[in-house]
Amino acid sequence: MAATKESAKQDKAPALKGVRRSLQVLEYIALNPGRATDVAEGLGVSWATLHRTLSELEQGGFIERDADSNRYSIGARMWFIGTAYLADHKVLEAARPYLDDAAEAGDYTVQLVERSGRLAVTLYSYQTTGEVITKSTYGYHFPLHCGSKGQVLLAYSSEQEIDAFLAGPLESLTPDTVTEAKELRQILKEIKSQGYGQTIGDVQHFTGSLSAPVFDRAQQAVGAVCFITKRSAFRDDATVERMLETLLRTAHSTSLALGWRPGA
Amino acid sequence: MAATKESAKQDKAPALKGVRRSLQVLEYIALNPGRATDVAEGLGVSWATLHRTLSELEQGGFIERDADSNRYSIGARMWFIGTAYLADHKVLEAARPYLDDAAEAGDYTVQLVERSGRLAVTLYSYQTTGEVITKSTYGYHFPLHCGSKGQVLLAYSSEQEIDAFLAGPLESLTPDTVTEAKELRQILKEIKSQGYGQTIGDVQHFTGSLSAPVFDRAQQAVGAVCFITKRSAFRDDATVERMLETLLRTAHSTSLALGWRPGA
DNA sequence: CCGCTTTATCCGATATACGGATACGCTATT
DNA sequence: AATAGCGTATCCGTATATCGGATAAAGCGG
Repeated sequence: MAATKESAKQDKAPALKGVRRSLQVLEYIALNPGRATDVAEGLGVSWATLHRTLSELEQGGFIERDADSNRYSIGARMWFIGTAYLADHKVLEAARPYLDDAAEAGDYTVQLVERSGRLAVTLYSYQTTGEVITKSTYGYHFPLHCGSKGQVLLAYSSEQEIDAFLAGPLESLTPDTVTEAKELRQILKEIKSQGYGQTIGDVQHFTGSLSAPVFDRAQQAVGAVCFITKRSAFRDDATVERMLETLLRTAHSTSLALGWRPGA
Repeated sequence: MAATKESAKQDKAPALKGVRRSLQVLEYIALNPGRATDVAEGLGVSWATLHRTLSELEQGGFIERDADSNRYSIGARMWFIGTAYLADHKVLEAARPYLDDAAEAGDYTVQLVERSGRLAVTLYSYQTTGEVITKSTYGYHFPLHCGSKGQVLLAYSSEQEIDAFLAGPLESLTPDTVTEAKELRQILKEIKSQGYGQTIGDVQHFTGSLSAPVFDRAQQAVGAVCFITKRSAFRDDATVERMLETLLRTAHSTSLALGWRPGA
């Protein structure tokens, strides 16, 4: 079946084809950096076309190619442009002071995440010494069904968004990752009823996390605060209790700062 | 003069026009978010064309538009893609442990920066409580002639890169910013001779910074470590001395970790 | 040394994006 | 309140820039 174009699911309107493709390429490379052929195959684009696109992107500094292996990866200019996103980010701005406080207070990694497509992306991450997260702070994002942060973001999405997400592929990061749609729905329900989420070992074997949603003026969940720490810490109820309290306070304060008021 | 095309300075080869434009638009918006017309004018692109581009970018989530003011800004998806740059960044990876140590040790903001075009972009920033940087950690970058970090990066560039940079416009961020090419060359020379840079109040009135270059295996300066603190701290020689020592050690260790060996 | 995979470049046909012109909507102004 | 003016949205014919098959070159492994 080589490269049949069953992948032509590009929304609706065929406009600005080149632009769309180039951005698809960028995202593809962000997710799996690699050789040109792989990208071409992965996206179902003819080689000649892709080659032109890559050349253009490279000479602009948007992607970089390793001279030896011919492997492509995201370039510095994309980082530069991307960071502009944070420069004026309301939620982050509102949350920062509380996040900083929380980070001071405890022995766990503090993150602020928001949803982008099928992923939970990290906007802020402060890890106390003892480094729990393996990958470089940023640049590592997880699907929504993995980890309490993703699940919280998902739980407070609309029904149809949840359906859409669960209809997609649900990968497994560890043996403990929940990949059953039905089971996930149950988890989401619990999250909404108790106001926070908790998972252990479903992203990395040796860590667990607690997450709580952040709301804006329009009662919309716009992000989540997440505390991550080593698995063993979850054995001690008192510790968990303390973390949870700080977590909820942090999320609550942030929501208030965003103009949210209690009462649905 | 409406929209004469005197701005057609797009490098050399007219290829993948649409793609190039769309990325120019992204970068333009990253630098100055704003209304569609401004972008069109700033880039010298016809309105209709730009409108199409913006629509495409927006519906892909690469830019966001504020419904009320119709102002555009960088979207979450760009942040997502951009962060992929850090995920596998050799210099950052090598530097991180030393940066963390340095951040623990002193009462100043620790940054790792590298050059991208005419700007010094921040890869890592750790600010101790007492927040000295005004803007959100990332998302705020400065031209190379401002601040010790930029100057250090520039100092260790090739002669022709320096020439090229100095030929461009040199804005002034504060009254203390040096914008005279001649004076800057002198500063660069000093930096190279003493191995580090220092500036006070040329980026923000109330802060100063010290920076030192990081080299890789090929004796190439690939970044700079920068310590930033409040202006008053620079009055005390002992403090500065201590900072400087830590700074040089941090940069040195990082260079070693990258395979650099003393001896030019 | 030779095949095989990956990368680079050509070139003509055609669909695609360009941009002038026109229409709409909103805010500021008198 | 009515109007002027600016910013935004959309239309459509034309020219041109882009597509992709094919071919050539370059690496890589056996």
